[in-house]
Amino acid sequence: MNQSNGALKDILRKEGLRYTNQRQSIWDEIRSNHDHRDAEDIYISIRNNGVNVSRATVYRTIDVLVKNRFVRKMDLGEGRFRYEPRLDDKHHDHMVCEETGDIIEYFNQELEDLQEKIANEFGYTVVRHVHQLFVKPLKK
Amino acid sequence: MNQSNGALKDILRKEGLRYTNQRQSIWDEIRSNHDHRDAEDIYISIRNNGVNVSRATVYRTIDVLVKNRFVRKMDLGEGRFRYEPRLDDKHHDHMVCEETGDIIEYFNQELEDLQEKIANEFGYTVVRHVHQLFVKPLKK
DNA sequence: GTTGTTGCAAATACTTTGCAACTAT
DNA sequence: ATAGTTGCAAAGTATTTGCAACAAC
Repeated sequence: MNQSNGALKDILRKEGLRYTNQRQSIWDEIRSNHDHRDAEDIYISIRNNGVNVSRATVYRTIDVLVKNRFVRKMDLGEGRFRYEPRLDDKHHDHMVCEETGDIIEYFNQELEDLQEKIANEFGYTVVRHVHQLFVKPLKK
Repeated sequence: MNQSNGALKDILRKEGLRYTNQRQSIWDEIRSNHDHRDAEDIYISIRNNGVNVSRATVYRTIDVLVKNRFVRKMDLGEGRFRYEPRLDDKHHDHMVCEETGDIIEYFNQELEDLQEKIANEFGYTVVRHVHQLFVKPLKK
């Protein structure tokens, strides 16, 4: 239950960091929707809510949230990172529609198992993986 | 056989571009080894060979090579791109050992099929994909 | 009161671009 | 001759960092 409101204070304490309005606002903003937004989007949204933060603080706070698994940082090859809240912390990968930009989340156990099997064949075990499908709609 | 020497002239002609020493040197350098190097590595190697090129020309030429499938551009989440020659143009994905930095190439048809199946389930077909395994050695 | 945090602006890292000099055709 | 190419330096983009003012404890 790392996503409850009070939990932010817990990780800050654990990290020896102070609880501040900026940190709460940033986590609140990221939590507030499940989109896959970049740092600038998040920064702008917070400011539009009338809260004053700087980009520097957004980046610094996101680092803490990522480290503590409150937020997932992803790289879709766009030259910047996107972030999503890990509200239930269920692993999933992403499918990006190249026509609409829609991002679909999926999870497939068979795929997870197959990845491990492939790594094993080369004498390794998987620590983490990146799996992204860039897709287009099937014609009906 | 897009990798033969003369083929560079062909794609340049096709693109309406001129054949220059710089372009040849850059393609030669990338072709010369199968490493997964970044633009700076490639630039430095060419200069160490005594050929004068600029970074700008390296980047501009790589774009043409990528567009014409002579070179594959990949993003391992390091904040810069790496490039590899597509000498036989066989598709493969990459496994990166987090302990040694080694990059292993692999191909698994089952994985390819499974990806398409997953996309189909959501009403899509796969245009391209990114699959990267970050691994560590299995204990013996 | 002390120590960590913030915002700003400057720095960084990689890549792209404008432009005048240069070169392939 | 002329139109494309090059190298340089400046600009661009996303992110990080130094530091003085400020806020949490």
